[in-house]
Amino acid sequence: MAELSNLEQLCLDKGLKMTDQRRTIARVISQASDHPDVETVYQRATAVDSRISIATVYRTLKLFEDANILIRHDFGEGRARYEEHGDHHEHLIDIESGEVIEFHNSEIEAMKERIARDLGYELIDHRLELYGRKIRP
Amino acid sequence: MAELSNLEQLCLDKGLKMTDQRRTIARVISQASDHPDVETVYQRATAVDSRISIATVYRTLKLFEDANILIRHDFGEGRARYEEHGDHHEHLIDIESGEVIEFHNSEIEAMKERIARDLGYELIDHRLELYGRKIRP
DNA sequence: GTACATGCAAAGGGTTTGCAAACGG
DNA sequence: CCGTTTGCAAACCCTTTGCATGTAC
Repeated sequence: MAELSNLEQLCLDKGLKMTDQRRTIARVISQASDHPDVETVYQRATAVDSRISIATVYRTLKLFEDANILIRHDFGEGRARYEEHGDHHEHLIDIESGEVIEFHNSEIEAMKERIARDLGYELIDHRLELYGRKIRP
Repeated sequence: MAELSNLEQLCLDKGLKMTDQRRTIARVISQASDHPDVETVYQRATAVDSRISIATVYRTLKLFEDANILIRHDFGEGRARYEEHGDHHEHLIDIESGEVIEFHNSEIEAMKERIARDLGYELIDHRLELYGRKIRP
């Protein structure tokens, strides 16, 4: 039945030791279309396999993040959220529902690079988040 | 001698009760050109008046933030930083020194508004931070 | 086998809070 | 005076860690 999720394949490619816990966590993230926080990942993982502790979730997410398999976000809620490392995009956070909308804008991408360079810096990372309220017609 | 700092004047304008602690914290922030974190504000404040507790610093900074006198930043370091609420600008953080460079770019400002609107949202707030490494010639 | 991964519970860092005492307007 | 503010210490939340046990390769 279960074929390998993208993340599982990536872990194998990187030579990470694949435990049941890591497999489960990888699948949970692979199947998530939202940007779950650690507690949510933990709940979804334990629903599949109860032999997973929150400490392992923290350790595994960090491992995956360091392996460039995941991206950790801090949307200012006091806890981290994760998503699979895919195409680069930015986020608009619905301040009423917490929903996260992804978008991409290449003009802004280019501009960020230029601004950093003009200030004498090499752009290593950046963060662009919009916080908005849905306009009801 | 001491004339009122901008912040002190603002507090009075807003009808906030002015205690010695609040006055001191207001001056510390007014005089800061960096973006101090809570601990730093606390140290600078107690250097002026030792009768100030860290709890009061937290409470006062939050009070000022709610009164729109201060802006709280979360640069992903796990602790908040504050600055006086002045002209709007963005930040470039030197990932090696922690130094914060301010900049403003009206093209990006306009673009953020437009992106949110195109997604069906009213832009309430946003966050744009660049993280870079100084280019040494 | 052996180095690495895990669970548990305790510790950690930043921040908030309950309470009695002190204080501002 | 009376409601607000403060200091203190304990509580909180999210996250990390020490240690003995279990496991992948």
